[in-house]
Amino acid sequence: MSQTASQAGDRRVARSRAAVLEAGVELLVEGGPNAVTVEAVVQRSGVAKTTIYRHWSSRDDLVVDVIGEVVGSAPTLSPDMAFEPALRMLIRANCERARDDRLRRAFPAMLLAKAQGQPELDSLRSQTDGDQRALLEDLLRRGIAEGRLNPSATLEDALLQLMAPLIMITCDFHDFDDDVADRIVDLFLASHRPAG
Amino acid sequence: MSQTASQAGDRRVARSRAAVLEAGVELLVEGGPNAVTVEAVVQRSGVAKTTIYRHWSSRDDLVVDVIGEVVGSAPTLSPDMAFEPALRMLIRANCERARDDRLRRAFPAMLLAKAQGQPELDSLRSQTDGDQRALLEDLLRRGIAEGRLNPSATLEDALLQLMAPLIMITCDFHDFDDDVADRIVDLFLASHRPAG
DNA sequence: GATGAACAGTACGCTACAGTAGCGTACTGT
DNA sequence: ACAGTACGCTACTGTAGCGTACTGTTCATC
Repeated sequence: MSQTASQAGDRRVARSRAAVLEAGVELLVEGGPNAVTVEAVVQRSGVAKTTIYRHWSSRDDLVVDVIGEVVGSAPTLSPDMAFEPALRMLIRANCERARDDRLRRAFPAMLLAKAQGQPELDSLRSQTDGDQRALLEDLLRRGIAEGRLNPSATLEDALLQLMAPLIMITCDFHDFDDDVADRIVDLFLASHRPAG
Repeated sequence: MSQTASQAGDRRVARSRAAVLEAGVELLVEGGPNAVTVEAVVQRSGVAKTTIYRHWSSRDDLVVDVIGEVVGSAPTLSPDMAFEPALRMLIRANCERARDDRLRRAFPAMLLAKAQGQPELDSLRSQTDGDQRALLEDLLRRGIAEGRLNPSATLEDALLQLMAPLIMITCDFHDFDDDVADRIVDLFLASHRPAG
């Protein structure tokens, strides 16, 4: 959300931005969104306050970018794989991601932002969310086409059985085994085994 | 967390506590945990600040009680019911609870508290969490004994397939149908249908 | 080498909020 | 009726944090 960019490639700009975001992420992970104060970022990053306000219009603006830095982009999958390996790979990747401490710390902040209707963060969330949903829909079709899934399987089922466990893992309510990803897929497949 | 209670039942005490907690819950729901400031509670409840500090030792102490007020107690089930109706009733009750806006708003606050290691709130959460887990274990045993569940079904499976969807609903990521509770149970039963 | 942008550092004003002290009033249980 | 205490009110201190102004320095580019 840089506001002025007259000189396209000034290495100092990139360096300042990176230092600020890195410090912001550290503070977010250590102490939650409230810990990401401008002055704490100043101290940790060594970047001056005035410089921060040259790149971000307000603290909220900065926090949005910090969380965006953590959330990053969700896993994708290559379109030429068969249904089951693709599904396993997707859930495994998402599981690994859900175990990342940085994401775990940022998650409540995102929920809060959503609940309080902060549009920037919510759009970020809903975008990656929509991406994952599209992936699942595609996978469902392929699974049904390959005869590995009962045609009655719906997107809602996939959300309940595949995405919900990932959210639970992100929330860190329980120490699941390392092979939980495969277990999630096994249970999903068992629910939707084709008749006959 | 009242500190003095020489006179067991003074109506004034109960009234003040109730007014403060009610205002606190409203503020929590409207604006998240940060909105629960002592002065906002003073304005909304009409209770004087000094009175609040007579009952709670600090703002954090108050916020813990406010969240506890929202979280309340989780659903239980009568021990004389058969497996499947009991399971359906439990999940239905938890679904209804997960749709409550008050809980939805308090949920990120609880996650935050857990992530930042606030012991009071986390113990509150882990207690209700443990209760639910014990219920599930009991239900699993009954389901297996009644021949409705494959004996290979584990508590982890139940957490992944029954609790995770409830958490997802609480997080409000998707508008599920009203009959989602039964769908959750159906999918779980389909996964663990006994062989033969 | 000169110009302008990005930068560090400091100081400052402002607001919101936590928490305390003292005093007088109104209520409660006995 | 009366002692005890819960309460409301006002005023106050102290602090954390946001955002800005100002000064001087370093860097990139022409």
